[in-house]
Amino acid sequence: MHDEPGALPPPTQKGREQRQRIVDAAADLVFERGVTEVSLDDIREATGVSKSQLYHYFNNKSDLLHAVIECQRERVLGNHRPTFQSLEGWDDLTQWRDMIVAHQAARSCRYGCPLGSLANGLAELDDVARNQLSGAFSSWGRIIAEGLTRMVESHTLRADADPQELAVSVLASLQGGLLMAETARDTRPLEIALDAAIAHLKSFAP
Amino acid sequence: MHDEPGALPPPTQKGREQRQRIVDAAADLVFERGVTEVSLDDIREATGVSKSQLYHYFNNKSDLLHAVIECQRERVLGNHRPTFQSLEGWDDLTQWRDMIVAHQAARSCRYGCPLGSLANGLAELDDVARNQLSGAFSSWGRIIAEGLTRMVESHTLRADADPQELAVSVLASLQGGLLMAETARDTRPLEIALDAAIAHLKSFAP
DNA sequence: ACGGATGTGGACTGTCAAGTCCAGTAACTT
DNA sequence: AAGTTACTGGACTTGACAGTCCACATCCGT
Repeated sequence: MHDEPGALPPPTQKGREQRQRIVDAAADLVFERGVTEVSLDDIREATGVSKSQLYHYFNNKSDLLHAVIECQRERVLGNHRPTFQSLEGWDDLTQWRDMIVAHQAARSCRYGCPLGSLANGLAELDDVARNQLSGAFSSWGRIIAEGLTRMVESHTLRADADPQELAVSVLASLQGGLLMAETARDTRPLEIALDAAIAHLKSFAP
Repeated sequence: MHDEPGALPPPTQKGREQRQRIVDAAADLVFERGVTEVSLDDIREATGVSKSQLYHYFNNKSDLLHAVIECQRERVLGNHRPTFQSLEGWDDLTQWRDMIVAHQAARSCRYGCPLGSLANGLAELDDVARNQLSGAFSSWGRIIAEGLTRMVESHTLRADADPQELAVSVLASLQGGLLMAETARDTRPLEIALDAAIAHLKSFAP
């Protein structure tokens, strides 16, 4: 078991593509089944790749999981960035809410937040992963906060609204709502949580 | 592997105590290390009990986990019931918030919500457990809602406040806040989430 | 005090997982 | 085309874990 800082740097073009294919498949599996329920053999089978390739591209399982986290971070931030980069008014937020609810409904409320479940599964187990996830949540919060800052600047929100704090509260409601929706197999708790979060934002309308 | 409805009914006094001791220890271990990271041998060692005793009291591991869920449900509801059964005004809620924050701070933000992490770890893995946890969240919500109902009756909250929905939003904020605090090892997100939840309640003050 | 029911100890089995190893094949370079 | 490097296959090792088995102890009624 090596312990080099991170994984090996990606060597050739083809190598980099292969590596990415592995990470993508692993991310899907981990998302659907939970971090602790996915074996390297599962990943090997899903990608049609052999055991030694996994160890060619990653030092060990943790190392691969760290890549998976990075991958999910990109996916999630990529999904939410557009909304908040062009955030103008309340309608955009409502649409965002509806998008999330529809997305969960489409999968019958199975699976929660990719980052949330990773956080729950790894926080007490892998400190590197925990820090990565903490960073991911921070970035996510920052993206939301930037949108809210724009709303402050356009006087859709009062100047005494603190975009950073509000962003955290929105994110917490989202995470909690997703978890409860997953558990109940019903989007209702998610809807309620997001509506409450948006109502709280609206209390800072001028 | 038997599949009888639940576990065997508790036979003698001593037996019941032994069983309870096992469940308690298992609940602690599962809480500290995560559902998927606790083996029956760990539980055996922690209780000084032998393997066959575990199978004497429980049909299999899932069965024991279901007992653990029930145990955590009792613990958590037991912790929160007093607050909401005697809920009078805003001060009680603030105290409740402070209690939770202090509790997490005392353990350096390690571990999240016992029920929340069980839900996250088992929702996609064990449908019986998922239903149990869904029920636990419902009960928890009901307890909160009863407190809020009393606040409506005493005109601390307006009559158009929906205690059930508000309870769910509070619970979601709590769950999300706990998860983010655990991940960041910082109570700040939890504080923000709970403050936002209470602020949202206050928006229903007359 | 004795005999069955109830409870208990710990060795044992089968399965599956992470991680290792090395021989083989493609690809690139000159 | 030869030789070096980059990549690939899959058998193998080691350990852990859920679940089984059976011999032994302890309790209880009578």
